Amino acid sequence: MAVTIYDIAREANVGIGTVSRVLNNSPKVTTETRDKVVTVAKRLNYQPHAFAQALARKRSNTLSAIIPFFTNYFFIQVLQGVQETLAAVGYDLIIHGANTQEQLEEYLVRSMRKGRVDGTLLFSLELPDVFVENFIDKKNPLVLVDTFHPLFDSIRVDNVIGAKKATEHLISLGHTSIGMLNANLKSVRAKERLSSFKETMQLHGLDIHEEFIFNSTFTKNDGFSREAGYDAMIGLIRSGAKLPTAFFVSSDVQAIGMLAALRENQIRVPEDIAIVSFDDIEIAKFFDLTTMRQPMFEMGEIAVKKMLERIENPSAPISSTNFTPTLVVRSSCGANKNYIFSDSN
Amino acid sequence: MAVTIYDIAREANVGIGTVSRVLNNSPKVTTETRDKVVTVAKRLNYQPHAFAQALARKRSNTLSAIIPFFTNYFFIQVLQGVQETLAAVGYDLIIHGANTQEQLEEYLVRSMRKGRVDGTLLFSLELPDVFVENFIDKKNPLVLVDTFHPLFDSIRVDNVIGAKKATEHLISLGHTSIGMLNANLKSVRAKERLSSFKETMQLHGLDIHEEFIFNSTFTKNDGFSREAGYDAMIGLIRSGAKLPTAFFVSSDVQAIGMLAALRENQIRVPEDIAIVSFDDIEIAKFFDLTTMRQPMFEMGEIAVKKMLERIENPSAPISSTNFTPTLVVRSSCGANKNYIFSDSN
DNA sequence: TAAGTTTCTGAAAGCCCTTCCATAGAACCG
DNA sequence: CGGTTCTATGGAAGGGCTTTCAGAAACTTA
Repeated sequence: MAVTIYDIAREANVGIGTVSRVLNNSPKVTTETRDKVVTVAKRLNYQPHAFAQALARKRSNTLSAIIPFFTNYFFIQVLQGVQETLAAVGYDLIIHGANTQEQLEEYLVRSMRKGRVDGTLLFSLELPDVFVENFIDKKNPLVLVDTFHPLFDSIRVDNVIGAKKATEHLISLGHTSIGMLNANLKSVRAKERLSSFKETMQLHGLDIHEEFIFNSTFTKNDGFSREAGYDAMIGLIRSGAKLPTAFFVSSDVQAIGMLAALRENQIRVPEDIAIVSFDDIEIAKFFDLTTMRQPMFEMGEIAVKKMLERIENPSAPISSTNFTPTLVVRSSCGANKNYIFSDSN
Repeated sequence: MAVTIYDIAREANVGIGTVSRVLNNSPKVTTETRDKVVTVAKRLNYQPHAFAQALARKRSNTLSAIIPFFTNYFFIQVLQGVQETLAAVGYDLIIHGANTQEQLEEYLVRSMRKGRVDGTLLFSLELPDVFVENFIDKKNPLVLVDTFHPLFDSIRVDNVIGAKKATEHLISLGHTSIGMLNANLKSVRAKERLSSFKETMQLHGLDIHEEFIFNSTFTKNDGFSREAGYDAMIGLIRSGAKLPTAFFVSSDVQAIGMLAALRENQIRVPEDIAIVSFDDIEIAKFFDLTTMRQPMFEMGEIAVKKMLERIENPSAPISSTNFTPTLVVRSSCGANKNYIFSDSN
């Protein structure tokens, strides 16, 4: 029914081995035979059967990506880096959106099915202990992005330096009363950003007002959400407390929610409250947020490259790379009085 | 090396056929034998080899999705519907981000490789003629989302009704001088929205001011971009012309760009200019945009269901379904004076 | 109890490819 | 020109599974 190499072999009067060699550009075929085979293959509109190839080659040229919170802008951009890099080398990408622990585990199991994928990329989710051994035993390449485990390759953003830079930027603008609007401490990112914020404040001899530090109790997206930011800010305003003059916010989406709360209460940004957030997701510029940029596209790119190296050389030493986020100054911090809305940012 | 059904068969003292039957829940196996096999399979931590299964079953349980402009919020949400529906039935999804015509064609070719995928989902891109025949010949299921071809199943949003509803909403608020900020007419969506806008204006006996109709010349994303909206609005303001009191904008992202341009020029929304846009992407609510909601998640869901039906029954009649967008009233249109920022929208 | 059914099982065939091995023939060498 | 080396080639084996087929075993029935 579908045309196979046997059909080509018959029509071209050669053996299937020769057809296969031609199709795989093996050098040991005469030009004459090659032409004959190529011609027939074209005429029959031959398409190789991907699974048969994968089975014979023991290679699927496919990766899977397990990603939490599918609509999250951070992941979308990392994913883009992954996709483009993969496309360039002819790999396919299977996407798994994991919103719960069960889903995560199911997808991990699926990714370990022999042969299905050559490797899996895990984003921002902690690798359950049970799987550690499993992945290692089965020699199933695993690369972690925005999460960490000593036994696997990983790519992360340096939250400590990022939070430090953000805080110091506010300090450099003269702020002394600085709060932090944080995500849920369940998340490692939130934890690291908070402790670095505190250290930086101390380093500069500034008081840490515990009442101005909000760790979200939201569990959805670990509190990295607009709602979390909105709620935290509304709560603070309602409390009637005197507000700090600046906030370090643990993500752009939270800052966006916070912005809405402030607007509703006629509190101006940056005049009354200056804000520096984290991520630089695409829409951060829509809101003129000063924020710590994570090189998302590049992270995806590097993740794929690491994976391909790992597949080539399974016993290479494990590597962990940290990206340093960079400060992107827009108008929410008050540094840039003449900020003009523009696309170059 | 990896454990196969042969290993299980040996250990359990049964034939491979029996192992396969147990693993596939075939009814004709005694409970006793079944238990024996299951026990051994568990003990050996057996994982079926996906490709070998696919090869034997002539089914891959995998779909591919070809999607333009990877970061576009519309697609992200449709994709989520696709992903979740697919996950529920144990299918995998391969993602192809096509930004150019060449990429589109390459991915279409790849999707047609025998066996690779059971079907492909094409989003918002016109199917090149060459492929029409090809897909039909090879009986390779293809479902179109947000695009159309008479020979394939498709799912679309009714742009005509959507634009009509949007325009009539502005009219109902008393506006008589209404402009349209449109995307590039190259795109079918832009074309349909424009002509429906015009018809609706005429229907209500209102003048169409051609000078207030802007068709973007941007090619990136066919002008469905923030930049396109920003540029168009800035251009109009600079021209010094008297502005209409309301605009129908062909997408949320354009409206967001337009909003920035207006803000820079101290033009208030909705007081000076009312806006109704199209899409209701997730961030539309961040900007309080009144907009036409497309049921994106559902579109993804239905697309998958159609695909699965098509796979089951390749000769079923071709179906084309149209979703009617619904008006979501927020504050940009001026209808809702007491609009409170809230998550229920 | 013999014949006829039904149920379960093992093994072979088949899915389509890559790769290894053996061989035929060409090319080379002294 | 016989013997050796090399190259191109055909075909079998193998990858791991599903499914068909035939036979064995268990069960009915008269």
